[in-house]
Amino acid sequence: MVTVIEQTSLVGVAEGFPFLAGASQATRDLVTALPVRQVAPRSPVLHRGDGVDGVFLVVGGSLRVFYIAADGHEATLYRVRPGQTCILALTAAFRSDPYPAWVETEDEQLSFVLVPGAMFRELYNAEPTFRSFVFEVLSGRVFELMSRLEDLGSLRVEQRLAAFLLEVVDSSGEVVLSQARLAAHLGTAREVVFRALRTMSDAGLVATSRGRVKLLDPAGLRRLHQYG
Amino acid sequence: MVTVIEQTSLVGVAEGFPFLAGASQATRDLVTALPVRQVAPRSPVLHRGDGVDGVFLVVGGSLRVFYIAADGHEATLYRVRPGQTCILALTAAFRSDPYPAWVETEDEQLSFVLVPGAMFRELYNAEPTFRSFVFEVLSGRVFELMSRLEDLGSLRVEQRLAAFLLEVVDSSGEVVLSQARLAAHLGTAREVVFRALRTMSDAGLVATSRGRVKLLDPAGLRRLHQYG
DNA sequence: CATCGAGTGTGACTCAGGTTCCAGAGCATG
DNA sequence: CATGCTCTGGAACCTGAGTCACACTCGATG
Repeated sequence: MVTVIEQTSLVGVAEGFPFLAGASQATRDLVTALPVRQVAPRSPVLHRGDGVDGVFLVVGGSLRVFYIAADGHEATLYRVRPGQTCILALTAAFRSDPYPAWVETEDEQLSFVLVPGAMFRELYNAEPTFRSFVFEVLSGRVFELMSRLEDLGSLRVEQRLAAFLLEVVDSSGEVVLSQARLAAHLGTAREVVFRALRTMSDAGLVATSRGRVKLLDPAGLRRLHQYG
Repeated sequence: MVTVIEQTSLVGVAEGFPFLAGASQATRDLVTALPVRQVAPRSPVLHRGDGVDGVFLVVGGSLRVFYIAADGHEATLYRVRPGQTCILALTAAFRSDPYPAWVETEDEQLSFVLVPGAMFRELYNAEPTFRSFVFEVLSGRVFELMSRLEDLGSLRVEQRLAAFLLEVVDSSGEVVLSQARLAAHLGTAREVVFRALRTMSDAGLVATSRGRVKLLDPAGLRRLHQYG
């Protein structure tokens, strides 16, 4: 399931996970001793139904957790960024439930640390800062999923697209994703994304080119998301 | 925000929350000493934006966590049943975030214990069984929200209605909710619920009467949910 | 028993968005 | 430079579901 293409050692784990700063030396040693693993961009990490006894601490790159519907269309449930952890694997670690979604890396190379289930339980029970970290990640995910549910149930595709563009825009103000990829994130069809982008483009909010969307008016997009 | 209409003492908390059995005597005493509070059926408990420094342990009745969209329509995000806890208040207890949704009681009288934020933190840090409980509730909620998101994004209203009816059916095989209430749960319009019920009724899956839906063929409803 | 509110039953209309199909542009490859 | 893939642009169509308007029925209440 996890295609590890390379192993380096303790790079950036301590910096990426602030809870380690407040943890005991023993915990720090334990976690930083774990190998940092790498997965290539755009590669599968987990399939629905997979069992994983471990927790992913994402150091670099990002994960996309998504579903694939019966008719084949897919949609992103949430994304795991550096400093976060993959809740599902974590949950499966405690419950040994089957994994309810697919996970793949996004456009950057992923680097992560895999904390085995046993070690996770130990840390969760012994280390207050780790406990807080777990609580924050889990409850933050609940908040995030709730607001996604609300958006999905009450906003038009164009508004959800605006929100998504703002979420994934890079430092240069661009979103480097094809219309098809955007559609897969939103759970809609490519043609629908095209129409929404044309409307936005006509309104001067974005400029499109092959494989990318330049955000010309982020404030306007934010308004579009909130007030339609 | 919480309209407490009555206070009784330690009824059913120990039975409803198995984690207490494995907890220390001190913890058991602490929790069972908390008053069991009551709220009338169909009453508001929290408004969006409310701050609550505490956690609801639901002993009897149930809570409905929902949003209200800009156009006034509402939809249920999730429901909190006996033995569970209201995650949002719990999260707000740690983060002091504003509360992102509305909460109201459902058709039964609610009885619950309010664990103050400070006591929650103490228990979370000191009591392993409580920790597991919190983890289970939170991660279970994440699973639930993910599958709701998937259903909302890939199923027709009729399929989602079938799933909801199966979720809330009582022991006598009936769902005691008006079409308007069903619509509010699903985030759709009453007329749409009516049409879906007529289709189901024509197919012999349910029988409708004023204010209730009798499930004639639960297996058929399950098939409808899964395969359309 | 008259009245009123809440609930159901229904047709007609509108619209966002999904579907189908195709043209053409950009870009990498042998 | 020819081939082929990916991507964008776009028309035409279909459908699920939200909206509007209204009649009717049930049950509670004065």
